[in-house]
Amino acid sequence: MVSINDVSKKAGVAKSTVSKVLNNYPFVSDETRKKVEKAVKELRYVPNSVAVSLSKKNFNKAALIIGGESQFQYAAEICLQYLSSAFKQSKKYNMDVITLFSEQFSKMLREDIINFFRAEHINCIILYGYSQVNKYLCEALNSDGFYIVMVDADFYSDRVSSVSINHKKAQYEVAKKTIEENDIHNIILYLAGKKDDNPIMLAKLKAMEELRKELGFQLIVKYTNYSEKKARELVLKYGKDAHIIICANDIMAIGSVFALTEMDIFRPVCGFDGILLTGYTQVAVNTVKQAYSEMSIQAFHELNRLLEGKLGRHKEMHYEVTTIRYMDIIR
Amino acid sequence: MVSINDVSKKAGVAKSTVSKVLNNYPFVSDETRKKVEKAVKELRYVPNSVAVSLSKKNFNKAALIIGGESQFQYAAEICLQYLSSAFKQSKKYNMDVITLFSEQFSKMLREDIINFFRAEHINCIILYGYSQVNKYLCEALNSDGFYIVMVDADFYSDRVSSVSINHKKAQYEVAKKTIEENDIHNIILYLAGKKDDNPIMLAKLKAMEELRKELGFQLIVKYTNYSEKKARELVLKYGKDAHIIICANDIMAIGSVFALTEMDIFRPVCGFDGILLTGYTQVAVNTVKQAYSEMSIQAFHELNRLLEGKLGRHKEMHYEVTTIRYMDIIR
DNA sequence: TTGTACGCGTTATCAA
DNA sequence: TTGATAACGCGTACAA
Repeated sequence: MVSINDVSKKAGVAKSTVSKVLNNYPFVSDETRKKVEKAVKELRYVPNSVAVSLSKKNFNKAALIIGGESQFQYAAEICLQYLSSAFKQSKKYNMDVITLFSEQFSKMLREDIINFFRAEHINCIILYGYSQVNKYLCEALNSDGFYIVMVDADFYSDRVSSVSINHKKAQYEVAKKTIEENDIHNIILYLAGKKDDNPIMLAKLKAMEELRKELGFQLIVKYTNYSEKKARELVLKYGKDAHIIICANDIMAIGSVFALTEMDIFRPVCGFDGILLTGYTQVAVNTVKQAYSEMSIQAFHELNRLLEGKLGRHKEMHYEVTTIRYMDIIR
Repeated sequence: MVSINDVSKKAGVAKSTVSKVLNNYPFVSDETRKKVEKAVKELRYVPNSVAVSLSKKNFNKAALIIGGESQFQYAAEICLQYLSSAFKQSKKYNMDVITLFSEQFSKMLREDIINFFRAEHINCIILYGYSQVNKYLCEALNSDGFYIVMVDADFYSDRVSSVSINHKKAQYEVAKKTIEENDIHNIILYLAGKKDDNPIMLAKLKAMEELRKELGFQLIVKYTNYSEKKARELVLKYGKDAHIIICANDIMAIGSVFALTEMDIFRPVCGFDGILLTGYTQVAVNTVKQAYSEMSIQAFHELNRLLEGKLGRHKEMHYEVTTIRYMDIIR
């Protein structure tokens, strides 16, 4: 391994001088700079990042935590978009990252979780899919001195930022579009997520409530735990009496479409998230397409703001109300 | 940050003694050991991995390279299984990893690629989906002194190991099962991958050829670049005249099923890989289920063998011929 | 059995 | 403008 010593020898200068050239210090003569650059090039020298970290006392390490059940088909697609962006950003910001899945914490207590992060020397967290993350993990994260960015949440404090779309607005728009595209809409079945105080779920519900007041239909709300199977069962049971089915995410929309197919009836269905899997229903489904890659990029940006000492904030991302069709998504 | 010095002070011993206790050296008295352990516990001391790496001159860094077009739905599922296992293993073996997608190298030349790895100080490579990786990348990897494990390939040399199932045997079995489940099978359409010298593709083709000799049907082979769209087109064109459609991977099987649905005819279809997406065709599809997580685990095992100085080898993994149904895969 | 001293590759301070 | 030297946190040969 070629080190800074080799370079300094070859260039005939002190290693501290080499370091200065490499780190763009001022007050280096053009002549020495050139000598050093030549040696660097010839030896193909690249600084050892481990030594740099130690010297700079730069021990930042971020955990990318994926919430929810990543092993399921629909989640994989979103995860991978989050992650592939995140990996690129981690290089850009020269930050060590490890990737974790929130399932791994499901059997751990608060204390265990804190110790785990301490043992890994993690001081930064990017939490993808906050609503899916378990309670103990959230507690642990809030307790200690982490810098946290939550993706798909809308909450901030001194050392916590968040990144998400405006769920309420998006839910309103995609539902309205779906309703307006169809004439009959006296009864609307809305498949919500888990019945708890999750702010995102509440925001979407509020959007539906506003829409109901505005357009005057009958709104039937059912909770599903974001389960495809549960959505399927609910549609088999209540789908016939509804004119439109609106779902809080795409996977429930998919379950709904297949249930309708099985019942041999048609109802317009709309989803939320914009995953490609929706195309495999072979039915055009309205949905809200989120820019997952860009959200991940933004998350790193926010993390670096926090590390620079700036206070946490919420960043709203753009989205697109669109329709997914099988023929558009295959290649 | 609490360092080894803090521990040594608190325990009233030299820091080298602390190090010895932590690294399980012999010849440490029970008394000092206990003193040290107490201090470690009270201070919640955890060794700084950066300093450890520097001190041990342990600069191993592995690149996990995902071949193929990861942004597509079907690939995401496989990728994520590979990766989630890999991340766990990387912690177990205490190895730094970065995750890359082979697309990123598509516009780089051999020299650029080598420089890239050098700049990242990467000396180990785990290559997922070798057949999908571009030529320049393979050349670059072979040229330099990397330790390489290829997942889903069957090739080894001194510093290269590989991990895969027996593709030929698996293709033979799943095809035979599908054929035997159905009476009429005079004409069989086989959708192969890309027409090149990819060994896996050839192995599968050979399996089909053997089966043809054994059972005596007419085998029509078409090449698809593993494209769902292309499979769809081929089935629209040739599907009517075939009695069974056998595909070299699941995504082509999916394209085939939807094409058949559109033509309003039924033909048994079998795939390969065992991805859940297949369930969304709403048709029971025979396929070969691969243990992606375990393959990733094995890959790390092989990598460590190489790092220990052992020679490369091929490791055959198990698989399962199975049927995927929608109701089994949803939750 | 324990402690001293040095090296790992780099950056930063300060004297020259 | 440059160079010597002390950190950074840890492991380890070698001396005690």
